[in-house]
Amino acid sequence: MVNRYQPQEFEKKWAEQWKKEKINIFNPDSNKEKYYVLVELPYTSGDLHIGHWFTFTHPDVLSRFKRMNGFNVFFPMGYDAFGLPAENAAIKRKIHPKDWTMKNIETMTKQFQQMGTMIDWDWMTITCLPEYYRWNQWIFLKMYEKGLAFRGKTLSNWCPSCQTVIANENIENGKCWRCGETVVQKDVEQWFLKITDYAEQLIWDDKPKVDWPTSVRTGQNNWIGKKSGINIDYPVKNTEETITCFTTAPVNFGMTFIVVAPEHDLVKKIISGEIKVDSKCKKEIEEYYKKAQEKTEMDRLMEGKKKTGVFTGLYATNRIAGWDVPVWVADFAIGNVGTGAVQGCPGHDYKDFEFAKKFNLPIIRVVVGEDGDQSEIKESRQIIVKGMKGKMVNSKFLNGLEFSEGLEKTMDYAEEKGWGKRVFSYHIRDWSISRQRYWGTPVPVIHCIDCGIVPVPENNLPIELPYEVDFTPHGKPPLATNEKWLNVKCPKCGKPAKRDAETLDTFFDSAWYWFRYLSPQYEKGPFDELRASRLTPVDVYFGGSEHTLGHTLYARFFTKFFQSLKMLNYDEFALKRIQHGIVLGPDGSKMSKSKGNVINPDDVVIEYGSDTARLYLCFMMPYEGTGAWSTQTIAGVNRFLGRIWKIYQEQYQRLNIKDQKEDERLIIKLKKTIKKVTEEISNIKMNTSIAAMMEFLNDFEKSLAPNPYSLTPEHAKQFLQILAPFAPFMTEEIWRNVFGEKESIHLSTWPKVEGEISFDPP
RNA sequence: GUCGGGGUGGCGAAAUGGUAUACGCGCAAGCUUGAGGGGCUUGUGGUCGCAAGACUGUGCAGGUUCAAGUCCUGUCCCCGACACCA
Repeated sequence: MVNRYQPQEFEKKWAEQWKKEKINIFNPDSNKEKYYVLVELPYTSGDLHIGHWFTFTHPDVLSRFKRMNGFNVFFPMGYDAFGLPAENAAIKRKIHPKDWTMKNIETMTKQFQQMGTMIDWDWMTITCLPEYYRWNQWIFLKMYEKGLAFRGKTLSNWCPSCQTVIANENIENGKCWRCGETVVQKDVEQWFLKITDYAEQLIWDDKPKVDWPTSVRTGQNNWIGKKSGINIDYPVKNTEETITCFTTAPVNFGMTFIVVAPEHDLVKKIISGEIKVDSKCKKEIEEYYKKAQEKTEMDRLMEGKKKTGVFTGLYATNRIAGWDVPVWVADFAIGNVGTGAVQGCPGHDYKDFEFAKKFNLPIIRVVVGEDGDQSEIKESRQIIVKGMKGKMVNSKFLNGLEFSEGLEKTMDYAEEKGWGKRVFSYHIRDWSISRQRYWGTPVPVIHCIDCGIVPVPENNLPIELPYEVDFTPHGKPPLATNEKWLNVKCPKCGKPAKRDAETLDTFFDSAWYWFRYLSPQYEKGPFDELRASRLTPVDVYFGGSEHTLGHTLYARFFTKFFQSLKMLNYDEFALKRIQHGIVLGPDGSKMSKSKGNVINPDDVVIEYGSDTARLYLCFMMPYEGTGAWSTQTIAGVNRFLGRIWKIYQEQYQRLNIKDQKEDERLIIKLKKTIKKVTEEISNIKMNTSIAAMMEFLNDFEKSLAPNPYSLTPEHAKQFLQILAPFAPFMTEEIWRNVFGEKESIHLSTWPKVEGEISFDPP
């Protein structure tokens, strides 16, 4: 009688035993080749859900596989522990954010350990502890020293619910990425990082030296938004003024007006009276300006694409085409996009067309080639000009050229004449890092009335976050409520001064954490540079696609900054990036408590055990995929493990039988399977690895009917080994208790298949 | 609108240009069992046929090739990101 597969009987036992045997201890000084597997550090929300298991299982399988292949695998773990949710939860439940966070870390760690990962928890790094954030402060000061951290007053994205500024990258559809509140514009003085200085370096070229998905590379490039174009100057008649318009496509022969944003200098000068305009126009402009000021950027968008605007009474000269155009103020032009002024070419641009239509401005469509042959127009959209006054010009200037060629020629011509200057424009803006909240890294500067901004001397770090503050939101930064902490002496002149009461964006924390993993207790710098030179870059970085424009971009920025400080000798921190999808609820929609479709890993472990959960998460879909949890498929995967269990219990408990002949075909099949699984795990295709093993099991079972010893124990052990990264508990149980091995299967050597496998088993 | 990724059985999904649908789920029939929502065996793209088999088949329309799910051109649809960006 063979006992059934009951993982609950041995999974706990092995977790304990592995701890005792220290099989998962990472040795940084090993002379084996390094392999660094990194997963984005989870936020300390407190509840570990099945998504975490999904995210971590594939990397764990890869790590175990690499270890069995002789690599010194570093698979560390940490927590992203600062941030608003902790503070909000604390306000709601009247617990201190620190206590809330530390308690969550404890629970989550316990749950994580059930997964049976090979993570060595001794390297755990927690971002809210002074030994970590002290180095945030150190990095900040270095950036300040290099002019990369600066204080600026600008119109910023403000979340009224979080009472803090947030970065562009963290706005989703005009809403705060964390709380979902509509973001408004507010003039705030705050700290920025000059990521724009690194814009060029952050652009991906066509054949990058690291293996990152195209979606990330093009996404980041679009976000950086480098565009080649020209700033063309338009002298405003009867004034000393010039309006400069940026354009990537100077269709000046179709240009019939100019629009300036309400924030444009020209508008300010008109209102101040510096530029004289018709009094009726002036009045309208003043009103329009006032209205625009009341609107947030979001309001402007919300009002849809309804074009509004007022005429200034001024005209500017379009020197390229040789005519004058009226100048309008309209809020579809945005102050900080381009030059804040748009040249209106309604025959070629849909927004310009709408505007021209509404205010009855002429619409000219430029055509190239013979007599306005429409078929020659390649670059522009078709626009209906029916019923509008307008015309088509067959541009002498562009005649006989491809449209894009003609635009190039226009730019050269304008530049030659001194009417414009070729420039590159970028979409990326400087990264706002100030947060008017409590639970974050204090900005290490002191504000002195006499000396201004004084950086905290390096040996005074860390500036510890005080425990006692009033962190309920009331418009004033919470840190400013602790007077004792706030008031200090100026390090320069010794007079009374105040600390900066803001904290750093948590994306700052996560922009370099994988370096800290290398030496979490290191005292001489943010990380041990010698160790970094040996153990980094990261070989594979696993994470979510939501970090394409935020986290991974910042992380690349910081890496390049460290390189500039000569702390590193490379500029891309991860050789490969893989982004996971989402495990949906059994009903096919996103898991949420309110829908009641949440799969709790603890329940799955009770029902099927960790191995089945791991195997299922690897088998259900590719890592990049998004799909629903299936209670039926997981049962099928459980059956697969049960069948293996049964065979090994039945066949290999009695090892004394000789005179049996191995099944040649099965051995070839085994070799093929080993080869396939080896390749598939290397490519992080866990679903097809498992499929290959299932195929083998089918053949194995069939072969047993005529020949109960179709595989020798040696070969049977090989199959167990290739299954081990997926099902670490069951394979260990069989390895040791059926085959009587003394050392863990996870420290055994991955079976090698030499040469070609010629024979095709039927 | 722009940019990225995709459309393959009832479902999740496989296929270095070379037998399309591996593997799993589901379903059907049979066996096992005191019983079974358990275990095992077989079958399972569609149409026609008792059958052997024939035809057809990877969103749609063309093309390249001895050979196309895969390469090329056009087109439709879905998902994701960005977006009054000039």
